[in-house]
Amino acid sequence: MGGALIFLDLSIMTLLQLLDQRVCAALTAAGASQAQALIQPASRPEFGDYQANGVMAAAKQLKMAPRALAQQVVDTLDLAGIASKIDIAGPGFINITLDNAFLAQQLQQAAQDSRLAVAPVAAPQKVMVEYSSPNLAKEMHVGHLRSSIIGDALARVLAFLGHDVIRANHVGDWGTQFGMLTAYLLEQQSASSDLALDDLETFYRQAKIRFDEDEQFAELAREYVVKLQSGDAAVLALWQQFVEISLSHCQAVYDRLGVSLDRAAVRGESAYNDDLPHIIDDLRAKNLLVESDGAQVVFLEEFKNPEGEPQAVIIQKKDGGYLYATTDLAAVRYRHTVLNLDRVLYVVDARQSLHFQQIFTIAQKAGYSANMVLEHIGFGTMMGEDNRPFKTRTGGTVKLIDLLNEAEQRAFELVSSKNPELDEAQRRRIAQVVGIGAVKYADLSKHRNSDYVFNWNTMLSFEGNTAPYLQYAYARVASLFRKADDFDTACELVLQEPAEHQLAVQLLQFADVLKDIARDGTPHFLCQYLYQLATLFSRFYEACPVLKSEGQLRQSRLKLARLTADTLKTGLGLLGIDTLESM
RNA sequence: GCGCCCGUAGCUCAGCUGGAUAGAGCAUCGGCCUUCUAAGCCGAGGGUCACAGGUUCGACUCCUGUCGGGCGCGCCA
Repeated sequence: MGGALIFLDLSIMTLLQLLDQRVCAALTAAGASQAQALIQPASRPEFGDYQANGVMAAAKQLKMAPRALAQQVVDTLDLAGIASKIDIAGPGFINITLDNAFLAQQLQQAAQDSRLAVAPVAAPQKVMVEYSSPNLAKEMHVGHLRSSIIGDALARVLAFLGHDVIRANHVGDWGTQFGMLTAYLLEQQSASSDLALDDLETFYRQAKIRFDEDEQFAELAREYVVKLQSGDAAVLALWQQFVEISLSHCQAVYDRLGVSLDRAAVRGESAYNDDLPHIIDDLRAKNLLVESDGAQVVFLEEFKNPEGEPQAVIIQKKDGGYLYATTDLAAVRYRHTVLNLDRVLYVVDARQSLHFQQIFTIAQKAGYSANMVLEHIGFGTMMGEDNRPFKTRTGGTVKLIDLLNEAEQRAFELVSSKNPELDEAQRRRIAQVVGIGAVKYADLSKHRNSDYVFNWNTMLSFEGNTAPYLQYAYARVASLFRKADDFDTACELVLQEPAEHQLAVQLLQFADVLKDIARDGTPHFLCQYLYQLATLFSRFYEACPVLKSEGQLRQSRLKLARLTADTLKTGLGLLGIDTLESM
């Protein structure tokens, strides 16, 4: 019995893993060694906390009556000190109710652990998350929002789980438009209008106008493209200057948004320039590259073009120029051979799905990725309330910074109407956290695959599955600790009421949720989890007096509150969303 | 033409390698504030899971087909 505690330690395995291990052992003992336990949280409260669904399939394999096998499994199932009740139900479900003393013991550990008893992964991976990746020629717009937010949440979750995470901002800092922009920059500087780059959008538009209306300027622009590519020092300096300014615009947006990208994460397309000719040579040497209509292409049998023939992926244009397929291949090779990554997540619009399938296929054939796992984490389009892609009223693209300003302004008006007695600075601070949180949470709480409808009123509501609701829930819990000056963090936990039991189980499921997110790249699991946690806390809070209780019960309930607050704060933090101690 | 994604309550969305009576929120209706933040909680109504077949103990989930919507498919990224 002495070693039993070690195996009950959730800082080594998660709740699900623990139950899975035990049920699998019992299945093996019953003669079904190949069977899966198929443990999952109970689908209904009356079924307990967890259910094992694996018996039915196992019984079929063994040609046994499912309930008879279930009985055998239950007879040998060792959940001593873990479960208080094990039932067989329906055709052969095994329902498990966790023991309150066990739950209390596990929560005790979580309470003493800054990681909330989430065990670091046994085998940490070197994982790159490529996200945001704006084009530096223009200012960031709403099209960059989803990638930035989803990618950041995934990077945070993976890092929290103990992986070695490398954030990659694969910015568009190369291409023909930079010839035009640098030419225009020089023209502006010689005209000494040094404010020109304050507004990149306007700058780009005006450069384009010059390009279209003035053949001499257009000629200069084309000349600059060539000079850029040939490494002309003067033009490169101008280009560098432009890139710096554009990046500082991006950084301002990241800081406002709370996206954990910085200059260290930036490795733009230009970084792969020198390698592109080598990619061409290498693909040719490997007999993957052929010439077609003057261009260098890789034909892939795996994909068909509209004529039903193998799809051609152009690696080099007939004018000798390279495409983003070339750059992406160079990046794959770099990430494998130089960075030696285990896994790369590309958080990029779902419409680029075919592109990535092609890149991954070519990379595999060329030996650029080897065992490195490449995953396209696609996401749908952000829609306006008319169910069309999100645009301004006049049909233009919405600048990201303008969207964030509006979010904070709307949140400020909301907070001011609900809480007029607070001074303006406080209301501004709350509005900042709530406004930005609302925008991010609205995005993260939907499955990334689907297009989602952007709606100010829904996301800023304090009701339902929203950031404001969760932030408020956190503030409510936090308020308890301003009033309870006697909270003893070393106190014992006692779980009596059903609401306490439910809350305890939910708290202990945190690690399993994070694991699922890391596997599937789906931050909305965390949103669902946190919303459920907040709901269960509210029920607990209604049913179980905290400050009005006395002695050990009061201390125990404060501790549950503490754990809830810490989990909410940590969870929201992993989504890149801030909390406030009071609102 | 081919490929990818999608179709679940009036609306916005979940539904985890197939599992029990398909779940939330909003909206609607009805309760609960001399009691720890009512920015809350509890309850009710609301569904042929686009449609038709198939696989099996069991299908929203897997397979085939149909309809409807979005996106992509050689020199932009």
